[in-house]
Amino acid sequence: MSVPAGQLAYYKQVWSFVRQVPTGKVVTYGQIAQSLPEPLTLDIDEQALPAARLVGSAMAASPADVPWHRVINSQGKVSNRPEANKQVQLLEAEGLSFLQGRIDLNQHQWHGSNQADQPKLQQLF
DNA sequence: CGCTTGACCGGAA
DNA sequence: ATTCCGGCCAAGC
Repeated sequence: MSVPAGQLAYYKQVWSFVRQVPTGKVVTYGQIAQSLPEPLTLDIDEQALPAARLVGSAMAASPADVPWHRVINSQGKVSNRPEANKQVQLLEAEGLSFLQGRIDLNQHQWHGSNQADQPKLQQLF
C-alpha cells in the first residue's frame, strides 16, 4: 500500500504537468523535474537535475493524450530522436518560432503556477 | 541477478 | 562553439 510502484506515480506527475502546457508553449525536462513536488525515491533536497532523466523515461511511455512534443531539452532544442523532426513540425504548427534550430526558451517556456521557476530576465526590450 | 542504454543537465577542457 | 565526463534512477536483455 502507499507508494505503489513509485516510478509510475512519478510518471503520472510528469504527464499531468505536460498536459497542463498550453499550445504554443514548451517546457524543459529539467523544468518538469524541478517543478514536480517530490521525486519519491529521490531524497535529494534541491537537486532535481538527475531526475530530468526520469522525466525523459516517463515521456518515453507517455500516452497519446500527452503533448510530448511540447517537451524539449534545456538547450531549447528537441531531443535527439527519430521523431524529433516531427516534433519540430508540430511546434511550428502551434506558432512557435525556431531560431537556428532552437526555440527561445526565454520567450516560449511555459511557467506553470510555480513562479519560483521564473528566470531572472526582466528586460524584454 | 548483473550490465548496458536512455526523449537529461551542468560543468570543465 | 564543440566534446568529454560525472551523476542519478529505471527499464530492457
